[in-house]
Amino acid sequence: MPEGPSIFILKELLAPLLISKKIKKAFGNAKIDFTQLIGKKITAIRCWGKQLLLFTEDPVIRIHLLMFGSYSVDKNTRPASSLRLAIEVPKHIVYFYTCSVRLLTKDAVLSYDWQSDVLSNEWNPLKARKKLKAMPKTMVCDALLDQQIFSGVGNIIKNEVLYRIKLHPENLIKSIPSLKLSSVIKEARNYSFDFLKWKKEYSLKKHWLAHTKRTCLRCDLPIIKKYCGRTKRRTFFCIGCQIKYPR
DNA sequence: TGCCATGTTAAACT
DNA sequence: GAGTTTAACATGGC
Repeated sequence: MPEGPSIFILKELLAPLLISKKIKKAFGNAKIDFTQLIGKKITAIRCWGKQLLLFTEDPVIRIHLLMFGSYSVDKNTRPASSLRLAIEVPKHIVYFYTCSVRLLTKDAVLSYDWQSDVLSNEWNPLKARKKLKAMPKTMVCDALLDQQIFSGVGNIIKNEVLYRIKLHPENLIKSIPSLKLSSVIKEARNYSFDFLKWKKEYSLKKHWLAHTKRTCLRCDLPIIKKYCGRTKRRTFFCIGCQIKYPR
């Protein structure tokens, strides 16, 4: 479920149901003070990478679906033990399951670096480049998962981006030629929008070229599966066409 | 049935 | 104190 584009879709789903509505009830087993939410008007809904942010005057509700989180509108579809937060407003109730829920101050949330969100209008590729240059010894597979640089990019996007631009996941940032590094940054955003489009069409998996694949469509060699980098996340790549530069 | 995975955090180590 | 490793969380698909 939860890479950045999936949360973007969730934001679009919830915005018309919740914005400008007053919270009538809030309950669940999240470790938060539910009483703080009662009577508060939801003023805006935003996402920052994989975080869904429901704004009231204060606090802001931060929901992160982690690996297994889910949600439901108007129907409580899961056992109470997995219900972290339910928010009831006039006419609608939204349920969030097996997720991380925290209440943050509006100031804390507004101080996020909104220019690092790959789906945002404020996305700033030059800033991403500067952050990358500051970590020369980091592998590109780890850098792509760094939410402070590419907020919203997850493991699928990582694998697909590297395959598309023909770059080996274990390249160190300092070893990647300038033009290729530009491709990393550009494709992180570009693929995220493709992910968003295909997710909306329920056709995401169909478009995977490397993730979970066994054979390279370009050179017919086997796709390698390896737990790469500091993050040791599942990485699929072709050693035939994804370039490894000398360290 | 058991294993694995679109993620993050914090504790426990070296 | 730093950097690294492990555990915890917990659901659904194969």
